[in-house]
Amino acid sequence: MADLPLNRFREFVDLTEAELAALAALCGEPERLPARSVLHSQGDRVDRIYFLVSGWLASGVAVPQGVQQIFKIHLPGDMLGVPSMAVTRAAETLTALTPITVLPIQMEAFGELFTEQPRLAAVLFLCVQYERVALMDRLTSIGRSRSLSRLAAFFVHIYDRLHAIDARHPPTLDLPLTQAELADLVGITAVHVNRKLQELETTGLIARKRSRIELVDVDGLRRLADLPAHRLRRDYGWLRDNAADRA
Amino acid sequence: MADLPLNRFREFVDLTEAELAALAALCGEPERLPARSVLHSQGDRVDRIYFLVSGWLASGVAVPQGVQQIFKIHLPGDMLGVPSMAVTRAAETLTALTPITVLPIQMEAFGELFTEQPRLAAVLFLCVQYERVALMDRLTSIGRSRSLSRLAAFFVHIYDRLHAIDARHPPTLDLPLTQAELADLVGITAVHVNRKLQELETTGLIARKRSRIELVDVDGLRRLADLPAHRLRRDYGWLRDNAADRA
DNA sequence: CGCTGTGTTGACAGGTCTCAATATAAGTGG
DNA sequence: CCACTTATATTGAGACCTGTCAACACAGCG
Repeated sequence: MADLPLNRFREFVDLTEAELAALAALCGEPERLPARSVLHSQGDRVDRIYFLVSGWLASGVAVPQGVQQIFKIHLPGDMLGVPSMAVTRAAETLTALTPITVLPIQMEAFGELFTEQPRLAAVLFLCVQYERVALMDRLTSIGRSRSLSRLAAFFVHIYDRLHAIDARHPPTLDLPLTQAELADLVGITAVHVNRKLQELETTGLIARKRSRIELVDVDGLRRLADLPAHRLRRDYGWLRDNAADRA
Repeated sequence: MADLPLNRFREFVDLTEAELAALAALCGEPERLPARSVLHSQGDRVDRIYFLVSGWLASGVAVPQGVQQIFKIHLPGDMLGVPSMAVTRAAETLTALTPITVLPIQMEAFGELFTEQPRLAAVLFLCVQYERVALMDRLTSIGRSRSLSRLAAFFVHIYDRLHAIDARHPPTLDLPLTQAELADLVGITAVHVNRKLQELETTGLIARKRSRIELVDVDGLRRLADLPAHRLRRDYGWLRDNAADRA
C-alpha cells in the first residue's frame, strides 16, 4: 500500500503515518479494468467510491444524439464518484479511457473517517473544494471563451496536473482521447475540434503525431487559455490546531 | 438564532439540537450590507466564510472586457466563500444583488467542527458534493445546449430552489439581475439575452413585466432546459452509524 | 482483404457576436 | 416636481464562429 499515489493529499498538507494508514485501510482490494469499461453510469444506485491508482478515466454525462459532456479527466491519485454521494442516483458516468486500477471504498468506511480521523476528513473536504474551483474554471473557459482558447486551456490544465504528479513530465501529452471526446470535453463539435487543432498546429503552439500532442509553446497556450492561476493553501492554522487537539 | 434558514442542511438529514447549536455557535454577529457591495473579490486573501441569512448574491469571476462568468446565484441558507478555503487567494468574487444579511464564520471555528461535530462535518461535506453536482449541471447546460435552453434551465433552477425554501413560492421570479448579468450567467451576450427572452415570451413559456418573470409553462421550460433531475439522498447509513458511535 | 472507427475536408446553414443607434426606465440634484 | 444624467432594455445590419451534413482518407484489426 506504500505505493499509493497520495500526492494529491500531500499537496494540501503533510499527513501523519496514522492518517496514511487510515486512508489505506479504507480501501478494498484493487480492481483492474480494461479501457472502455464503465465504473458506473449516471442513474445507477451506488454505494461506493473509488480511488484511482493507475490509468485515465473520464467523468461525464450523456446528452441526446450521442453527444456527451465530459466534466473531468481523472488521473492517478483522484477520488472517483464522490459527487454522487449526495444524490440517490449517480450524477455522472465514469468511463475508463485506458486500462485502470482502482481501489473501491465503501461509503460506510468513508463515514467512519469523520469520527476517527477528523483532520483527514478536513483535508478531504478541502480536496473537494479544490475540485469545485477546477469546475468553476472549466465553466469560465466554456462559458466565456472561444473554442481555440478552450482547447488550449484543456491542454495546459492536463499538463499542469501531470507535472504536479511528476515534476519531470515533459510537455508532451499522450491523450487516450478521440477528437470526438475532446469535443465533448470543451463543448464543441468533433469536426470543429479537428479544425482548431490544425489551427493550433499551424500557429506553432502544438505539434501532433498520432494521438501524441506536444506543447511546443506552453506559455503561448497558457496566454491563449487565460486561466486563473490558483495556488493551493498549505497554511491551515485551523488544521494544525485540530491535530494539536488530538495529540 | 432560531430563525436561521437551515433548510439547506435539513434537506440532507435531520440535525440534532446539539448540532444546530454548534452551527449557530460558529457564526459571528450578523452583518448587513447594501446591494452591489462586495463580500470579497477574486484574488483577495480571506480568512472567513459566510452564511447567507437573507438576500441574493452572485458568485463569479471577471474576465476581460467587462464581461464576467457568474457561477452561482446564492439564496438564503447558502454558505458563501467555501470553495476559496482551499486556495491562497479567493477564487470568486461575491457581489450582493440585493441588500443582504450574512453571518461570518472564522475558518478556525469551522475547523473545530471536524473534531467536535463529525456528523455535522459529514453533512457539510455532502452539501459541497451537491454544489459540485449543481456545477456539473451548469457545465452541461452551457457546454451542450443552445442559449434558449440555458435561459430556461436557469429559470427552472432558481424556481426549484425557491420552491425548496418555501413550498408555496409562486412560479414567479423577481430577479434582481440585469440582462447583462443574465448573460454572464449563461455565457452569452446581453443583446442575445434580450432576443431570447422575447422568444421565450412569444412562445408563451414566460411572461415579463419589469424585472418580474412569470414562468407561465414550467413543464415546457423544464423540457426545454432538459436538466437531469437529481434527488438528494437521505438514507445515509453511514451517517446514522456515526451518530450512534457518539451517542 | 474488407471491416470499422477515427481523422480530414468542403459547402452551406444557423447561431451568436459586434457595433452601432434608439427607447425606456431609474436615479440624482436642483 | 422637473430637468438632467445614467443605467438598462430594445432594435437592426452585418460579420464571425460554430454546427450540420456528407464525402473521403487513413489506420487498426479481424
